[in-house]
Amino acid sequence: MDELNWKILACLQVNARESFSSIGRKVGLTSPAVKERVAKMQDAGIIQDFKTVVSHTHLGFQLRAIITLRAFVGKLKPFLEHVKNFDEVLNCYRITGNENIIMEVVLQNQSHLEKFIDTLITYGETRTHIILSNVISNAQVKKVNK
Amino acid sequence: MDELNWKILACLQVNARESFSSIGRKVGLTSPAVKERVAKMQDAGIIQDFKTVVSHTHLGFQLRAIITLRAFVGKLKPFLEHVKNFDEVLNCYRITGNENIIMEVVLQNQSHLEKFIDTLITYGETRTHIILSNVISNAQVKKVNK
DNA sequence: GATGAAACGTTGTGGTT
DNA sequence: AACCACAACGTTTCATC
Repeated sequence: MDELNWKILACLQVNARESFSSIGRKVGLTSPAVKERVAKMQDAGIIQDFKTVVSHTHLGFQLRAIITLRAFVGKLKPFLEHVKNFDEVLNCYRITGNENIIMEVVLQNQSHLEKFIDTLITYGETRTHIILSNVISNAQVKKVNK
Repeated sequence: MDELNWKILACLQVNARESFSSIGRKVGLTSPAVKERVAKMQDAGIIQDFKTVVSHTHLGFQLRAIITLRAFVGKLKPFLEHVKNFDEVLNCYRITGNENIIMEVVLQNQSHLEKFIDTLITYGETRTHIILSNVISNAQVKKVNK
C-alpha cells in the first residue's frame, strides 16, 4: 500500500465506476498499471467489493431502524442461520456487551416493523431505535499514520 | 421502477463496475438503453452512489465498534458539526430512544479506541460495543410486494 | 428503445528498467 | 516486479430514426 495505491483507492471509493484510464491520468499511471494494482488489491482482500448504494426510501422502505437483540439461551445459533433470509436486514453484527446482536433494518411502514419485531422476539429480547436521519454515510477510508 | 430496472439494479448491486452492455445482454436491452435507465435512476435518487468496499482490517484498523451517544444539553449541535471531521466514523445516525446518536467506527487498536472515547465524552455519555464479526454486510435490496 | 459510427476504455503481448 | 507501448477488441456515447 504505497501512495499510488492510496490515491487509486480514493478514486474508487468516490466512484467505483471510474475507468482505469481516468484514474491513471489522475495518479500518473497507464491503465494497464492501474488495472494490475486494483487486481492485486482485490486478491489481497484490501478491496472487497464494488457496490451500488440505493435509496431505500425511494424503493418503498419508509422506515429504517437499529435493533439490538439479546438472544435467549440456545437461540443465538438458530437466529444466525435464519437472519440471512430476512430481507429487511441490511447489516448485522455480533457485538460485545449486554446485547449479542445489532442490526440495521429497512421497513415499509409501522406495521411492517411490528411484524418484524414479532418475528425477532422468538429469538430474544429486542430494543428498537428508529433512524431519524443520516449524519454520516459510508465514510471514505483514508490513510492513517502508523 | 419496472421489472427491467429491478434487474439492472440487481446487477449493479452485485458488481457496480459491470458494463452497461453486459447488463444489457442479461436483461435484454442495448447498452444505450441501460445507460439511460441508470442515469434516470441516479437523477431520481434511487441510485445514490457507486462505492468501493474496502477491508478496514487490511488497512490498519484492527477494531470496529458501535458507539451510542446520549448528548449533554446543548452539546448535540456541536457534536453534529465536529463528527464529520472524525475519520474513525464510518456511519452515524440520529436515532430515537434514550440515546441520540449511534455510530459505527473503525480504530487501529485499544489505545486508539480509548482516545476516541475520550473525545466523545466531552459531548455526552457513551456506550461502546465492540464488533466481533459480521453476520450480514450491506445486503442487497430486493423488490418488495406492495 | 434501436441502430450505427466515432471516441474511448480494456486487455493481452512484448519489451524496458 | 512493476511499468510502458502498442494493437485488437469491447464499450460508451453520440447522432438519427
